[in-house]
Amino acid sequence: MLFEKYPVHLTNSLTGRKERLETIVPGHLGIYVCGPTVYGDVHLGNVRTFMMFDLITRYLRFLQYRVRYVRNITDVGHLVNDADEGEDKIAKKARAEQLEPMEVVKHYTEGFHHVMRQFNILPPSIEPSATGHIVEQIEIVKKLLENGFAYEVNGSVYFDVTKYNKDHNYGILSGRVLEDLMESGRKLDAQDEKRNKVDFALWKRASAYHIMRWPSPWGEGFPGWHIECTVMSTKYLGETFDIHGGGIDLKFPHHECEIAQAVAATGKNPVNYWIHANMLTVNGQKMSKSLGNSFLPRELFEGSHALLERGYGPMTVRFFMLQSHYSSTLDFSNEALGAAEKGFKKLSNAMVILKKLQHPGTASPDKLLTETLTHYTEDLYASMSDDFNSARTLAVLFEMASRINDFKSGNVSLSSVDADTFEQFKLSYIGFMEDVLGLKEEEEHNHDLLNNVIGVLIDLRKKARQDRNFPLSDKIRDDLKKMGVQLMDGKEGEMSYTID
RNA sequence: GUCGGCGUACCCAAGUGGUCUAAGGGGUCUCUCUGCAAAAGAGAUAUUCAUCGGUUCGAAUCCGAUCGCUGACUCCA
Repeated sequence: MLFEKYPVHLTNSLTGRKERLETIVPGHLGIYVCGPTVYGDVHLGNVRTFMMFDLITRYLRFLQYRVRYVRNITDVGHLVNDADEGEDKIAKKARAEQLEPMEVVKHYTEGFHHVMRQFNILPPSIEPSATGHIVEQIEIVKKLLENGFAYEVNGSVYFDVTKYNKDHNYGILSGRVLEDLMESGRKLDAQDEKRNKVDFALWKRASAYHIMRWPSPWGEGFPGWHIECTVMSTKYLGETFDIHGGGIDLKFPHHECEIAQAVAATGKNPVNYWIHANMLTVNGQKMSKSLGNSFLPRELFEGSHALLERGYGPMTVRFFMLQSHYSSTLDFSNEALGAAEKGFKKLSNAMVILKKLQHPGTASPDKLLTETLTHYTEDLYASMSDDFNSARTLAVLFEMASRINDFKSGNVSLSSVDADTFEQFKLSYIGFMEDVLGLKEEEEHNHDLLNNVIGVLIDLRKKARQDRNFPLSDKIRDDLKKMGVQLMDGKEGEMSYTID
């Protein structure tokens, strides 16, 4: 198995160390990632997180792990800020737009899926929704009450953090110290039902105007913010599972609370490895809806956002994001996107060339070149197995692309390596590009009609060149270039072209 | 205030104790190929890793201080 040959080492947020990945069931791997809240469009920052976990699961599968990837849809439950006390986001949006809550949920869920497809982010194995697991959520709240880690007040149930912290460590993930949390920040106001301000809601009583509501042993209400992830992760992956991921901004309080709930309910540590993806920033500041600096994917493709000089394709953006490590912040800029576009094109062109290259069969192998080509494969695995270092992986692919171009131009003959070495090289390049990094050719305007029309122009130009009518041949090339079609003359008079 | 992260060439960015006289991409410059372009190839572009001290035989990498930026603590990917 490949995962034995190339063991993965990953940075575990729980310990702060890079650790060797050992799964609970050999060869199988369970991973849970906090999904989107579907009350609005996903922006590019959200996309980054899902793309990074797409990268991670793609690679784990490439290593032949049997992966169960669970990513939820949050369609209820996140409380908004104090000004909108107790009203949940879905319900609020629904009233504002005069829609049924589930109508809002469906609309934005479909939008989310559409965006995921555009970026070539594969769907998870299971995509459970919070509203589909109300029963399980009620069950775990009951369990927490039984175990004495929760208390009921006026139809709402809260988690007793102070009590939990007596025998456990609330702060194990985030490094928070309970005493500090108790002292700082907002004071408990008079009408607050919580015993301590650090306590969090497991179940909230629905007020009269609240649309999304379910019956429970404590009256009509809706689940608290953190409980859905605890329920859905453990339901599908077990009480202890391998990897839990999410954006770094969820580390506290969300993930910390998940751990507390799970430990309090089952007595078991729920997750072996925590992975947190870092933020996408704009001019050094976190991209977020509330800061008003977020781009929608559509605005990015169209270049219709004020901060964008022009549009960029989804694969360019994917390449751009893969060029930095998931644990680093990534700053968005037009300049970086432009550079990414060119870099991606280089890799993409090399892949097109490579797919067409045929080994002649016979060879007089060059020892050094053979070693070099063989080593690339090792480098690719080593890079990805080292904490999913896609930036390093891309660096290797760029070197491979240079070799591919050498073969194409004839600088280096294909017969200087034997057929097996070349096939391995080919498989590695294509495998890591397409299967691991998820980079495919940018959606070309591959209309037969367009291609045929260009073909006619190419024939005309060829004739003009044969007649040494260069003004005409250059005019054809320049005019096409203005429309985004770049013609390239080959050595033997063969033609190729790219369409922007 | 409490708990974190980051600072590497003109830009993006990997590297976190010796293989670093620091990968890769973009840019710029020179050359090759070419009718000319484009693409591709060859070479050049950081004696240096925010600053200052310290540990070490050895530091971009560890420790301390300083400066700058930034995240969480409130909904957030």
